[in-house]
Amino acid sequence: MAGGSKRSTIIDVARAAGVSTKTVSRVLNREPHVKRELQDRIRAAIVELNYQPNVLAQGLVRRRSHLIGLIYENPSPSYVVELQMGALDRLKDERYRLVVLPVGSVHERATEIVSLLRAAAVDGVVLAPPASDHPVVLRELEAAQLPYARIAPTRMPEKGPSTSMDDVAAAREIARYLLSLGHRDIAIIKGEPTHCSSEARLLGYSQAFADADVSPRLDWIEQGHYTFESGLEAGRRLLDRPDRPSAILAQNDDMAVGALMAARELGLGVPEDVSIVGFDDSEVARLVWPRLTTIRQPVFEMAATATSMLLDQLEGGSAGPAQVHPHELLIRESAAAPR
Amino acid sequence: MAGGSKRSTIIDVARAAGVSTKTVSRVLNREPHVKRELQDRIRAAIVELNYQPNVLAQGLVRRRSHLIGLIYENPSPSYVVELQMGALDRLKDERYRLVVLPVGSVHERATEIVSLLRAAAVDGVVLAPPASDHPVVLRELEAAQLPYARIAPTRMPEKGPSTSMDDVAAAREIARYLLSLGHRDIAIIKGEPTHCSSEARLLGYSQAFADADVSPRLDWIEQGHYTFESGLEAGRRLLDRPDRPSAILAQNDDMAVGALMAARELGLGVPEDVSIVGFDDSEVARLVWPRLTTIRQPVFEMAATATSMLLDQLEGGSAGPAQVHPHELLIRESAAAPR
DNA sequence: GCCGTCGATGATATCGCTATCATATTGTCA
DNA sequence: TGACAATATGATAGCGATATCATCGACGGC
Repeated sequence: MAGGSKRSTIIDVARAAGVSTKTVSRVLNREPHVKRELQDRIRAAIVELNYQPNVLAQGLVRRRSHLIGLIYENPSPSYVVELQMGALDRLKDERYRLVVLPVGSVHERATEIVSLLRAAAVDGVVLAPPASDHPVVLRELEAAQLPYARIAPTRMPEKGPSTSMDDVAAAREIARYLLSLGHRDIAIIKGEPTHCSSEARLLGYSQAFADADVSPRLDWIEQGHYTFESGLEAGRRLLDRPDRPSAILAQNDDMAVGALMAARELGLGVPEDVSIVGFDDSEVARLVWPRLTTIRQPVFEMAATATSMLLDQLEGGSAGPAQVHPHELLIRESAAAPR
Repeated sequence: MAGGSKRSTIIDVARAAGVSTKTVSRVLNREPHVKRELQDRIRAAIVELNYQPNVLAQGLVRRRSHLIGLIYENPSPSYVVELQMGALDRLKDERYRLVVLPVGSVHERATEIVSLLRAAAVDGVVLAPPASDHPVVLRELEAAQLPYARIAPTRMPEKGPSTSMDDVAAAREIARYLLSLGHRDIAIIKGEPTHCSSEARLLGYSQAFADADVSPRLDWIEQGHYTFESGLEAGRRLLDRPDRPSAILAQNDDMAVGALMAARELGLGVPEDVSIVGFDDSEVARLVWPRLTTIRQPVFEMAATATSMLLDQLEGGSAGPAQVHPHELLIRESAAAPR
C-alpha cells in the first residue's frame, strides 16, 4: 500500500497524471467531456496516491459542509437510537454525515438552537419532536435560511416538509381496543405537556370514548413526563384507591412500564386486575412481563423519510408533500377483558 | 435583530470596525496584543452583524475539522445512548462536534473503518468495543495517523490512551455474590464471541468459582450474542431440563432479561426457583420485574474520559495513562438464596 | 472553404479564514 | 539619548478544492 505519511492533494494527483487540477476535479465529480483514456490515467493516480478529497476545501468553495444535524430531546434511548438509525440509513450511501445534537429542553432554549446549528455548520437539520412542533424554532430556522425536515409534527402542517404518523387515529385505535374488551373505567397517564403529541393522543382517546358513549373521569387523568418514574408515580396514585380504574392508557411505553411496576407493588395482577397499554412500541415493551399491548410508532421510517426530504431540498429539489407512515396496534399480553 | 439574509464574513466585520481582518481574527482567537478599545469595537461589530466564523474556512487553514467520530457496534440502545451522552458531555463546551458512526460489524469491515473515518473528515475517533479491541483497526488508524482513544479495551493495553473498567474483577464480584447466597449450580450465558469483554467476564466468573472450590459445568455454558433473543433461547435450553441450574450468570442485561422471560414461560419463579443476574445496568435492568441484580458499568464516565483524552491529544497534549473507572455491584431482586 | 458549434483541456480567481512577515509605535535601560 | 525590545496593527500569501472563462481542435453544413 502507499504508505505516504502526508495526505496527498489534488495537485499531487494532477502532477502524477500529467493534467491540470481542474481535469482531476472533473473526473472526481463525474463531469462530462473528459476522454476515456485520461479518466483512466487519473483514476489510477488517485488509487496510487490513495487520494481522498479534502472535504473542508470542497465545502468552502461549494458552501456546503455535508453535515446534517439531528435535534431531539426525547429521553427514551430506544426512541433516540431508532431515530438515528433511520437518518443514518438514508445517509449511508450519501456523502453527508450525521451530527447528533440532543437538547436538554427544546422549550427552554428554542432561541439558542439556531446558533447551535450555525456553530455546528450543518447544511440542514432533521427535527424530532418537540422541536419539530416549536413555532419559535421553525421561525428562527427560516430566518436563518436553514433547511429542515420535521418528524411527527402535530401543528402547523404547512410549515416545511414533514413525515408523521396519525397520532390521533392511533390513540383512538388503542383506546377503542380497551373499550372493545369491555373496559369502561379507564384512566389516562399523559405525557410531557410541552410535547404536542400528548394532546393529540388525548384527543384520540376522547374520540374513542365518545364513540362508545363513555364519559372520561377527570380525576383519572394523571400528568406524567414520558419517563418511567413519572409513570410509576402516576400508577401508584391511580391504583392505590378504592375506586381504581380497570384499565390504564399510558401515552408511552416507559410510563406504561412504570404503571406496571406500581401494580406489582400493590399486589395487583396485570392484566387480571388491571389492564395497562402503552404507546410507541419501544424496546422495553417486548422485554417486560406481561409484554405491553401498544402502538408501533414508525420512528425509523419517519426519520429516514424526513432525512430523505431534507436531502432533496439540499440538492435543490422540492420539498414534497407531508408523508404519513402507518402505525400498528400490537396486541400482546398486558390487556385483557375486565373481571 | 440584524436580519441580513446572507451570512456576514470576517471582512464585513473588519470593515464595520475599521480594522484589518487579521485583527478581527486575533480577537476571535483570543490572541494577545490587541488594545482594549479596539477589542470592544470589534466585539460590537460582531454582535451587530451577528457574525459567526465559517468553520470550514477555519478548518481548511488549520487542518482541523473539529469533528470527532464515535465508532460502536453495540446493539443495545441504552448503551449507545450512554456512550453518546458521555462523549457529548465532554464536548459540550468545546467547539468539537460529534459524528456518530455505527458499524454493522467491526469484525467484518475492520479495514474499511479508516476510509470511512477519512471520508467523514474527523480529527480523531473514540472507539467503543469491539473496535477498541481490534488489532487491525488500531493498526490502520496508526498508519493513517488518526488520533484515537479507546473505551474498555481488554487487550493490547499499551496501544493508545484508554479508559476502562475492570471486567474481570466485576464479573468475579457478581459471581461471588451468587456463591455467597449459597448457589452452587450456576449456569453462564456468554456474549458475542467477537467482543473480548465476554472472555474477560468469563475469566472473572471462573476465578470466583475457583475461589469457592466450585467447578463449573461445561454443559451449563451457553453462547449468546448480547441480545434479548439469544438470552431467551439460551434460557430456554438451560431451564427446560431436569437438572436445571439454580442460578444464571448472564454477561449482559438484555440476555438476562431474555432468560427471565424463558423462566416465566416455563412457569419458574425468579428468584424463588432460579436466580438470574446480568451485567451493564442498562435501562431495562430497572424496568423489568424482578429488577435485575447486575454490575453497573460506568459507560458514561468511560466515554467522557476517553473523549477528554482524545481532545488532549488533538490539542497537542500527551495521551495520559489508561484510566480505570469503578464499577458497582447493584443488588436488586432477581437473585436470592436457593431453596 | 469558411463559420459556427461542440468537445476537450488548462489558467486563474475565489471561497473565508489564519499564518507569516513587515511595519509602525511605544517603553526601557545603559 | 540612542539602541533594542515589546506591543500593536496591517498586507499578503496560502489552505485545497471548484467555477468561470479562455483556448484550441475537430466536425458539419452551406
